[in-house]
Amino acid sequence: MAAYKRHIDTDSISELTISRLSIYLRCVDQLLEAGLETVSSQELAKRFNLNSAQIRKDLAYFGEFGVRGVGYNVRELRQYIIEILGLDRERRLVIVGAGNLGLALCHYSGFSKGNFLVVGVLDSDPTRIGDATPAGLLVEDAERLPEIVTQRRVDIGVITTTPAAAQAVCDRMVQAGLRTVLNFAPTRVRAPEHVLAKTVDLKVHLEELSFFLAHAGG
Amino acid sequence: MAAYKRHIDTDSISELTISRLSIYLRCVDQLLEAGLETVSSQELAKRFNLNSAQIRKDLAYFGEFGVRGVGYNVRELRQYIIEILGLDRERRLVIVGAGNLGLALCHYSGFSKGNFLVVGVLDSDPTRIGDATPAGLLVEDAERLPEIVTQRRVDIGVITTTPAAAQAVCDRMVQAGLRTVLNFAPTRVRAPEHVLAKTVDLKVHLEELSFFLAHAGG
DNA sequence: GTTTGTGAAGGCTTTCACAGCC
DNA sequence: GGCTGTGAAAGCCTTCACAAAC
Repeated sequence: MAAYKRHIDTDSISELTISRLSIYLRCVDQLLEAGLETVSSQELAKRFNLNSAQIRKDLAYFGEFGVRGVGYNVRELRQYIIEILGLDRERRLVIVGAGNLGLALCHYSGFSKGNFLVVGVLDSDPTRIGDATPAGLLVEDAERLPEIVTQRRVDIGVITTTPAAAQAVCDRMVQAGLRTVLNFAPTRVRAPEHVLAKTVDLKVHLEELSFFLAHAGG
Repeated sequence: MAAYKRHIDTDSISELTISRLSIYLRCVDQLLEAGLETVSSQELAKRFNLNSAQIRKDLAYFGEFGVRGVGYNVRELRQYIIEILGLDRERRLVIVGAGNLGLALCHYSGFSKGNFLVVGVLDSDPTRIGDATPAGLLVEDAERLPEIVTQRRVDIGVITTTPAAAQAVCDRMVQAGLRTVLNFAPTRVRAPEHVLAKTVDLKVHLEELSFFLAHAGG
């Protein structure tokens, strides 16, 4: 019988498991579109180039969602993953840094669909404040971060400033009460232990490909 | 004495090491700006929240760049990392998928500075072909991928299409002779063994933060 | 018969700790 | 004195393989 685990101890679960749950969600979405009702871990693995034992283990941290001899109900599994990841509630983002990347993300569907919602785009450059973003928001003064976080009930801060400004922006986000920060500036940012700050450096992936081109047989 | 290793066996070096080299490059850039001449692995670690033994080990795969009792020369170290990652040569990109993300990336500085150069933005949607991109390129017909790859000596293919189209685009990139592919569509793509195809799903990071918000004490 | 959930094994990565060198 | 480069140890993650369940 399918059942959630009583309690989820976040510390005992690897970040790798969490990021794979996101991947599984994409896979399950595709299976749903294809009209499948049930799927075994083995079939999921074969279709999407994954490991079946790992799928089972990742899911088992959170409950018993499968039926032995049968597999997983696709629609149910999707709902379980959504609840585990907390994607059943709205998550409100504020983007600080209205440069190329910031403006792009604010109307990138990944950031503004499926319960993620951009509720503010801020910048400290006076020449940018007041500009209309492609998504129909106006760029606001970064000084107003604290009030905006409170009034618009922001959950996640997104940093798309220069690397030089990133740490100060992160500090002010923490100060304003945000507990999660996603940093796209190419520099590490530090945050107190109760805050989760992740850095995503898009250039790292390009540089990995460059390494491959430079050294793998040609 | 600083010296490169004779031969780099790509298979024996972890992808994690390579991506950390990119991180080290960002750190070293900051140290250079700050005017430091020499840095020890310990100081690097302290400043940027890294592990000093790991830094030494990562670098040691590629040669002996440090001086015992002193540390690393910052300017030299930067140059070594650049050469290891193959960033001393121009890398030409073609972006397929002229939607929000594709257009954003083509004028995102991370993708168009420091020897990376976007030489084409393609789409299969006739209503988009001929549009001007923010970077001054025109959107071209995705059918022309093979000739563009050859004529403009493209090194890296970037996929910013819908997930449904991603695999077909990847296949055509491989067919056209590309050996490295960076996929931003939220779906796995498969490629032959001699091709390195990396998928970067930006939403995964948001969903990780959502998990943290849902389960870490609040 | 099939497939899940899971202990045990194997493999990989990080960290420690120190010899060797400056 | 200090720091690098590196074998050994510790820790973590993945994969195997099978009992339990359907």
